[in-house]
Amino acid sequence: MAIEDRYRGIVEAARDVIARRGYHQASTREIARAADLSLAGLYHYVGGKDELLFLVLDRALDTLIGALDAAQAKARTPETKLLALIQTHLDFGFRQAADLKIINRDWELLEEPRRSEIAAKRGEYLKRGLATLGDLDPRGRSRDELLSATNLLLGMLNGIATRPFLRSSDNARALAGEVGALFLYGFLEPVEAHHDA
Amino acid sequence: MAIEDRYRGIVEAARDVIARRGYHQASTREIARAADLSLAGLYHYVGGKDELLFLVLDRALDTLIGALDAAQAKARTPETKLLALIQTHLDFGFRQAADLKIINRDWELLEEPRRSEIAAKRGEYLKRGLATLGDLDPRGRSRDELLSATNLLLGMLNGIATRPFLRSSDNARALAGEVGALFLYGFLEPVEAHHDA
DNA sequence: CCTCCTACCGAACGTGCGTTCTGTTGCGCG
DNA sequence: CGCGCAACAGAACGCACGTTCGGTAGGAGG
Repeated sequence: MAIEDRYRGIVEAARDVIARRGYHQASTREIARAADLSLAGLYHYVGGKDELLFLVLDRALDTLIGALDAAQAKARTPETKLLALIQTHLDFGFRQAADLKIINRDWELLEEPRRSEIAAKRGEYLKRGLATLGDLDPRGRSRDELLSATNLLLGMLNGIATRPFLRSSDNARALAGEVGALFLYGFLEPVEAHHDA
Repeated sequence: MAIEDRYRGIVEAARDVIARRGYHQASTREIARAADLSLAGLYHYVGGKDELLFLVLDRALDTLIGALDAAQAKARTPETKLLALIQTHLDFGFRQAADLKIINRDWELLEEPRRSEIAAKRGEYLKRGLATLGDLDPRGRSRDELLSATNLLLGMLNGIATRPFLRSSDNARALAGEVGALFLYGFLEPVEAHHDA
């Protein structure tokens, strides 16, 4: 059990340093220091810097996808499934800001073949968004249209999740309602008299 | 005149290399090579790497803001002003993909005081978006609400402009219409029977 | 013709990086 | 007790980077 704690500490140290400095500015020396290890000690546990980035991304995406599945499992209607996605994403952006930053900014810096593995996991998340919007679609949008709509939605979410807009978990929840309304009904919708539970 | 061409070539070389590799991976040696200069020759024109990034960002933001102003000058209604913004942004994302990538990804890596100067120019662009949405707002949204809506919109735009969604300038124009409709009327709007000129 | 000055270039300097080599300690197990 | 292996650490290696230094060619001005 202690050894898994060691690994967890290392991954968390890597996450913090990489999020703060960016992958290429984050030195293995600083990560080792943050993990309370010597540089050589760090290399006892991981094979190199690239693997550190991979471990961070892998863990973060698992957490994000797991949270999304858990939140959507309770939802009954397509609307609440969308709201669950938005809420989960924004909440993740608030609580795991470092992870989200790395997911959006640094994942392309991975070397193959780890990059493909992470790309697949990112695709999993995108697929969930696509399915959620597909269930919601009133007219028969093509797969390409749904895909750009999904990217639009995720772009919106990352746009506010990355910047310092989220100030608390409650704030994130409230914002999720606004974002959902805007996405579903548009900016011009005059009042917020929607039909919801 | 030849010397301005030299500078332009240097800035364009820096833009291409930085966009492709990312700022910290882009070496001054590679930029010099792309600009047909020796490393020391490059340093004859610019003071350092940070200044190269600044020159790229400064030029790119001037171009973007100039294009936005030109496009919005012809617009008469708030709706067409918004459409002009969306179209300009997506077109910029297609035609100056390298510039947009650097604007969104690398600007924070600038050192002070150049960082503040670029931040101000970015603020100028955001301000235009804020004003455009303010003119359009049907209910009385607060400045904070308008600001998050602006960030939502720009996040959407960057979400598709950064990824390889734009395949041609015409494609960008068509996509702009879809994005505008989605932002104004929402994802649930059943048909695209909008009232427009 | 000599003198500047601009526009460069080759080579080097110092630094920080990722990684590796060579241990050393201490604990479980026979 | 002693053997071996896991868990580290100190120091170094080699490389790539940003930057600088010392120089040179060539054209303009007197």
